[in-house]
Amino acid sequence: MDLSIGEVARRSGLSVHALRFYEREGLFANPVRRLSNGRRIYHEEDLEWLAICTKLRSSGMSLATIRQYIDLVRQGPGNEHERLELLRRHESHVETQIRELQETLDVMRNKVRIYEDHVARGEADRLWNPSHPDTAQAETRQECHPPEGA
Amino acid sequence: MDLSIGEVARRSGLSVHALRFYEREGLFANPVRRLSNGRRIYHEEDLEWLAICTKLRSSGMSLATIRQYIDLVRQGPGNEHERLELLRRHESHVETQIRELQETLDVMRNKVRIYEDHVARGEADRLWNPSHPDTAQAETRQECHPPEGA
DNA sequence: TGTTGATCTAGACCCGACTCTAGGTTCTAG
DNA sequence: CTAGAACCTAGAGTCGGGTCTAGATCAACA
Repeated sequence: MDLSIGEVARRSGLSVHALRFYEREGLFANPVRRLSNGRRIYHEEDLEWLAICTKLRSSGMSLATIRQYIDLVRQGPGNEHERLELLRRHESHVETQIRELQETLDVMRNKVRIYEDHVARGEADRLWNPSHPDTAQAETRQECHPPEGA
Repeated sequence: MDLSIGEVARRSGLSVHALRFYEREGLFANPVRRLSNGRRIYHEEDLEWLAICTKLRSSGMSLATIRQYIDLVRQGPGNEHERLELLRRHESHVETQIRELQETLDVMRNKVRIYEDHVARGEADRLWNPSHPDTAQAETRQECHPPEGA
C-alpha cells in the first residue's frame, strides 16, 4: 500500500520535482514518511489530497494560501471559523472568475460570429481594410459592447 | 482627442510601465505614435483594444498568443481562417476553464457545508481529531466525490 | 558484475508578466 | 526662474511556480 514518488507522480499528474517542491513548501497535510533508505513513501490519502490541491491550484489558489489552509488543519481543532472563512473567500473568488470568463466568452462568441458572417459572405477581402472603417475598426473593438452595467 | 500614457494608464487600469512593456512586446494593433517631443500619444481605439486585451489576458490568453493574433491582423486580409481558429481555440479553452471551475466550486461548497454542519452541531472539537477517522480524514478528502464521469 | 533506472539532496535555472531604477528631458504652475 | 510632475530609455530585479542539474546512493536484472 506504500507508493513511491514515481508512482504518485504518475497518478497525480505532478512531476517528481513538483512533489518534492510541494513537500518543501509544506503543502502536505501529513509529513511525508521515509523508508529506512531515505526514499519517500506516500499513501492513497496523499493522492486524494493532491487531487484537491490540484483543483485548488487550477482554480487560482496560490500555494501560499493552500499552505495557510493546511497549517490551520495541522494546528488541530479550534480554528474552524478561520478555515471556513478561507474556503468561503476562495469560493467567492471562483464565482467571480466564472462570471468574468462567461463575459469574455460572450464577447468572443460575438466576434467569432461576425467573422464567420464576413467570411461566409465572401467579403473576407474587405476585412481589416483601413479604407473600410466598419470592418477596419471592428478588429480592435468589442462590436456590440458587452452589457457593462447590465 | 490625444491621450497621454498617464491618462491611458488611469483609464485602462494598466500601469504606465505595463503600457510601455506591451508596446515593446508588439501588442498594439496600431503602432503607438509620438509627439515631436517623443511622448506617446494614444486614442480611444487603443483603450478599446486594451479593454479586449485585458479580457483575453484575464481569461488566460498569454501575451504570446495575443501577439500572434495581432500579427495576423496586421498582415491584413487573407488569413481570416487563422484568426478564427485562434479565437475558437481560446473560446473552447475558456469553456473548459468554466467547467473546471464549476466542478471545483461544487467540491468546495460541499466541504463548506460539511464544515458548517459540524461547527453548528457544536462538534468542532472533534474535527480533525486523528482518533475520529470520519472527521479526521474528511479534511484531505473530497467527501462525496464530484461526478467525475457524469 | 556491471549497467540501468529510480531515488536522494542542494541549489541553480527558467519563464511569464510585469515592476522598478537610474539618469535624463520636458511641461506646467507659481 | 525654479520646483515638481510627467515623461523618456535601457536594462535590472521580482515573484510565483515550478524545472533541471550534478553528484551520490541504491535496487534489480542479465
